[in-house]
Amino acid sequence: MGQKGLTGFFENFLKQEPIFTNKKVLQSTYTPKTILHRDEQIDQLASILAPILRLERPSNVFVYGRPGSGKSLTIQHVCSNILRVAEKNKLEIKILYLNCKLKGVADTQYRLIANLAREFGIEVPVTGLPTDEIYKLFIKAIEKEKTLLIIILDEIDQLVKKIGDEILYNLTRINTELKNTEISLIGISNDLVFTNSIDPRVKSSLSEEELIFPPYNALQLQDILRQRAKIAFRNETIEEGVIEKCSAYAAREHGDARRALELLRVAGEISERKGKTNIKITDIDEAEEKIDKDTVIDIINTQPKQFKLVLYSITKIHFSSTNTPIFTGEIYDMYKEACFKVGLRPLTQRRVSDIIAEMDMLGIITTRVISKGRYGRTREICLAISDSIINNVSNILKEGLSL
DNA sequence: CGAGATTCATGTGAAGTATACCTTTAGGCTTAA
DNA sequence: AAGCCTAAAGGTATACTTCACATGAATCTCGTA
Repeated sequence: MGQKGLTGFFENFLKQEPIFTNKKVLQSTYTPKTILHRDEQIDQLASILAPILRLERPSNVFVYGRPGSGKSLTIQHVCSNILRVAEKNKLEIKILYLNCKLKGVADTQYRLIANLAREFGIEVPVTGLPTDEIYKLFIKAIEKEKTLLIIILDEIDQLVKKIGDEILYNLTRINTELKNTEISLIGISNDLVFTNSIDPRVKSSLSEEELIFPPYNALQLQDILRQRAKIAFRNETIEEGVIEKCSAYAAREHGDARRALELLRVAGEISERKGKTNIKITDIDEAEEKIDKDTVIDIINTQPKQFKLVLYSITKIHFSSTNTPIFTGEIYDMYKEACFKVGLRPLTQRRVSDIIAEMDMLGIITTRVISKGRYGRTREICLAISDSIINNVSNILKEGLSL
């Protein structure tokens, strides 16, 4: 569109019937008034946490469920209700939420505690203090306020996989050092067999209560989508079958409601951008690709240069020899070459091996350690994203690294 | 022909190193009495 | 002399390196049928 057309474009945009009436409803931060198909879990969680209103420490809870099965939503729902009642009755109750997956935020013991302390308004240095000093600061902070405290640790499986279960031990033990305040922990895990890998002592004290969130099935997903679509979109915007398709796609991915909603939202955005007034089934495919691309790009943008170089090397190898599995050695050679081009000192193979493992954790690639017998042992690596996205990503990386 | 032994390429754990940052402390400088 | 600032000392977390050992099936070796 030329410069002249710009005003016209905006005019048109304004005239055009908007597809969304309330887009927020489809965003993951939105909490609906009623949560569908989670009554059982809500009741359970509520009765576990209810004692806090009598100023008794509730049991620690461990929550399992695949991503997008409504864990965070349910917990938030219950907690905000508790807080509302607490406020009305002037009860000193605090609830902290922390997502452990965020790199550089809460991915080590130090950083996690530092973050909790920050919630209490203490300035904590990024590094430099001994970890137990941080603990002391944190304990002092919560003791000062004399409250009941619930700490919600989202995705702790990721954290424990990375740095071990010592932190959980410390947290469960922290109550013994407190006089005024009492702490309850709610651990959220995507990994169903996660507790197998932690110290049994920690396990028993952390999972005094357990809550399991089964994945939504396609029908339940449809209900959820309809509920929200009703608010989010103008009437008659959605073509027949769109909701069904969204939920089918998401059901395929272990009933991930978050994904279903995102699909719907992005599909809406896409058709809005195209200047259409309704959402077609074909928009969903486009939306799926866009979401995949965006998540990968998001991940990439938050990672350091070396990480990007490694990923770039993988994509390059992927295109030079399509559909054959990739091995660590190849990647490292390509990576070294890339480093040379950029003028960066290459990391050791040891470290690159760890970076590749991180990528696996992030879901960009899938790896499998295999033995090729006489020809050694290595990781077999496949990119977990579609070719067109890889191509796109590869170009972005290329540009970002000025290769 | 089959049971071990060997081999390769790299996984993986532990310990060491470099860097960035923190607090404490001691010394030097300034300032005000 | 008291107060303030600065730089050095001593300490820590984190990202990375170095070292050393572990892995596990294809291949080799060699004794036996």
